[in-house]
Amino acid sequence: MTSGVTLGVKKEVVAGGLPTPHANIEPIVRKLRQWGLSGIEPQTLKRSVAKRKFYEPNSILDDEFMPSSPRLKILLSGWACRQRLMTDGRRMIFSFLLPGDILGGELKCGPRLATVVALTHVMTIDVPLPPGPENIGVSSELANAIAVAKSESDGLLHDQLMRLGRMSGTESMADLLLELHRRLLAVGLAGERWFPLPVRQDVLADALGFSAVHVNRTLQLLRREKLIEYSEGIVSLININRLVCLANGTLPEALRGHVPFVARGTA
Amino acid sequence: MTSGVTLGVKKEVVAGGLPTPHANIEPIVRKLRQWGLSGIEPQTLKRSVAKRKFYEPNSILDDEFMPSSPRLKILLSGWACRQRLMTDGRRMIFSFLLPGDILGGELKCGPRLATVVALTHVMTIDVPLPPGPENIGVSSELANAIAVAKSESDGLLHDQLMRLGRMSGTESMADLLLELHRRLLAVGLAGERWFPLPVRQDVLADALGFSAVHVNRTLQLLRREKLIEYSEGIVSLININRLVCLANGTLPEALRGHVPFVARGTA
DNA sequence: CGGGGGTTTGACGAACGTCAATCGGGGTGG
DNA sequence: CCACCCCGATTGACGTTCGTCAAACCCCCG
Repeated sequence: MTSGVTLGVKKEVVAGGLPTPHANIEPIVRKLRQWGLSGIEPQTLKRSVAKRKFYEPNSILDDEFMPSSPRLKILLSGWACRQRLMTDGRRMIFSFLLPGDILGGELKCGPRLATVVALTHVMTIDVPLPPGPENIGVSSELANAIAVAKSESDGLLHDQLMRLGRMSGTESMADLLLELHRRLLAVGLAGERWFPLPVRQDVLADALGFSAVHVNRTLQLLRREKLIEYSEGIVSLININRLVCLANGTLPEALRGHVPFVARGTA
Repeated sequence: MTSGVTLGVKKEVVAGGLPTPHANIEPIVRKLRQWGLSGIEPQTLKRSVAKRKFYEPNSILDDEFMPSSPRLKILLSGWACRQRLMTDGRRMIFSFLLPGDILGGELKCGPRLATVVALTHVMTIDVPLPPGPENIGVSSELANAIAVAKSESDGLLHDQLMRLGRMSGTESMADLLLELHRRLLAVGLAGERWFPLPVRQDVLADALGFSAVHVNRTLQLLRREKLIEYSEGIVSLININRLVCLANGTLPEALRGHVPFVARGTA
């Protein structure tokens, strides 16, 4: 733990009944300002932050169905995910939701829905949108920001499809780690060469389409190859260049699991 | 071939230089009318249909970058797909685009883009949207229709993620076939128990994350189990109930590939 | 000292990819 | 009409990847 970032660490518990603000939210608020909330919502935002909500790990964030006043739910701290369960218990994580991400726009229709679930302790705010006609048009700057965010989210979904459909296990893992690093770096929650990974390996498994055991082996392969380090919930990217090549499928040498026999001890 | 539907059949060729309208577009136009084009664009739609465009298989449908006038591109006949290529040639098909689907809203940013490619001969129309401020607000009915279509498309993407991430090969195949049947049935291009499948098996492979060989074996497993029939580009759903159960992961018996030894001849 | 949750490891089998040969139908030139 | 060819579907053989089961391990905590 190298900085003040304590995002989702285990000891980060609700104090008694009043949860402690468990993260540095300044970078996120700054990101929101950049969006277009600047010219339109100066202290509305501050008031929203004052009324922020807290969620326990594994709690569902879909608590309001189409509220009367148009509003924007934003993840301020902690990790969440969009997921769906199959009847036999299998879980698929569609995407990770990181601080600064927008939580709106879920489709909650019928049995083929997507649920937003907290993976760590989570803090959110509700920013009421100006009551324009059809909730758009008043602050076109903001509407544009929402559209951009939505489009980025779509791009991430497509990246996820590439991983699941056409990448090998190591490639998928490398790509996902790079995505998380990039997104966390963008909101000031990661360093140039490391980022916090506050989820268990079976959560990564449900995001990558692996089994938990295979997540473990894949991570160890990346460690053995000196591409990453991983301990205490912190991932260090030792060789980002090779990681990027690996994720692109353009690595000269193929990484081999199951080291045949030798190369285990001093030899 | 039991009806007038000739969607994407091989003999369906461009005549000389003037392509022949190669499908019955009435159901699609009717679907468009239901959307809200009824109250707003009575003969604008007809004029658009008159100026319809044709594309060869494997041609790219992304021919205009953010046109000045807001417009809606709609697939009238034929199959297309959204896809992305990796540098080494691997292809992933994100989604199939069937008659009646909207082609807009692609993200064409940087290297992580999605391309729309024709899989068969394709016919499209461009419906100019009323020039409202920010291209919305004028026909909120139509804007709503677009939003609904977008949300359905998102749901399909999530179904695709379930297939790739958490379903077995047979489950994925059954689920995809059911999705295609349902969507084609909705626009009148399929029967209650059959639908046209005018793509090669390697195209299915790129959509399911399989190899072409494995697509073949999976299809044969479904045929051997008397769940479907498949020939001449037509899929017949013999036992829809069991197919649905299979896609849900709630099948009592597990389908076995690689029939051990017996059960090949008369026994 | 015991216990529980999460990680790591090993062993084994099933699912899936790759390579390569074969088949089958439609088109084409002789 | 027939030999030839090309493309796509099919099949077999074989190796790799990945899931499953189960045990060991590790750390923190009571």
